[in-house]
Amino acid sequence: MKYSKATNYALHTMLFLANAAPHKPMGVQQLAEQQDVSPTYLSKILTKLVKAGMIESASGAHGGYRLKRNWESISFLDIIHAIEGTASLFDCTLDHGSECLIQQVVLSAEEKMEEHLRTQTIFELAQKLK
Amino acid sequence: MKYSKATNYALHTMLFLANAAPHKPMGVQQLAEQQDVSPTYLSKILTKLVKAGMIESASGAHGGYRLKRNWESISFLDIIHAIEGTASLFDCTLDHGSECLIQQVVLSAEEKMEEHLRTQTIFELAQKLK
DNA sequence: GCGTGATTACTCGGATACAAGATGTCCGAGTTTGAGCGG
DNA sequence: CCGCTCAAACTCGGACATCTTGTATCCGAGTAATCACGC
Repeated sequence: MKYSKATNYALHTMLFLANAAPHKPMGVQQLAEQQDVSPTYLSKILTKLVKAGMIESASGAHGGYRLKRNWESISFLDIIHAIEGTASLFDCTLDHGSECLIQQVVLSAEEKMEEHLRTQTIFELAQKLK
Repeated sequence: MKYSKATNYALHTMLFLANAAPHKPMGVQQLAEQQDVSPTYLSKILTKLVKAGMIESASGAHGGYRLKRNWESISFLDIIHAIEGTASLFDCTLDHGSECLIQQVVLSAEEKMEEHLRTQTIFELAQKLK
């Protein structure tokens, strides 16, 4: 079990955008270079963030991606969920009557992790880098 | 990102063994039937638990798997690590000088989850079922 | 009755097949900016 | 100097190609219990 590289790229891109000028869009090429990914692939990932309402894209010359207004409240969990989906880590495939105790244990552990990720924002991280 | 089915099978098998007579080995076929898996596949998974020292196998007629002496102290985390490996959830692939703040955040979240899984034992769960 | 060998019921491990998801590329289409050109 | 057109620089989205990993099966080999048989 591992987070995908896509999540890695998404988190780093958000941090880059947060450190850059907030209103000028930043081109995919520039973002891709910094992370050593192909621009088309990165664009595919960022599309998910657009659909989740965290960033917006500008077409045409001098286009690119920029943060949306409410970006300061975006948590790590929001970004991770946008890329990985919101399905839980564990599904008990076995049908022993009623509920599965094992599942309950694992899910409550997952909840602990999500709690922590919910409190961490890209905004705070960007402040530390300045 | 999801836990594999193998982890699912491993956890359930440990629970079955904990509820059964502790000294008589239980055959793979019986364990596999209860979970609707092929016996050979399950045996492959259980081999990992054997190598991790949690259970032991008995060859020959009336053979099978049984818990080892210290089984009462085995935590969920032990089992999960035996199957999934102990690698961390997140590796920052980017080499920005020194350490990656993003990685630190995700890893500390992971640590929260592991803390919880470390406190839960199969033994306690088996008690609840009796 | 008792040892000895064959049979049976298992696990073990490697090799292999299959499927799904993550990763990455290609290309055609749409969009905005800006430069060039003619009036 | 103004407005029009056209090219350039972008992003967008879908359709592929590739790679890795999880899932599962097959089969030959080894091992322990049990049964059968001959003495």
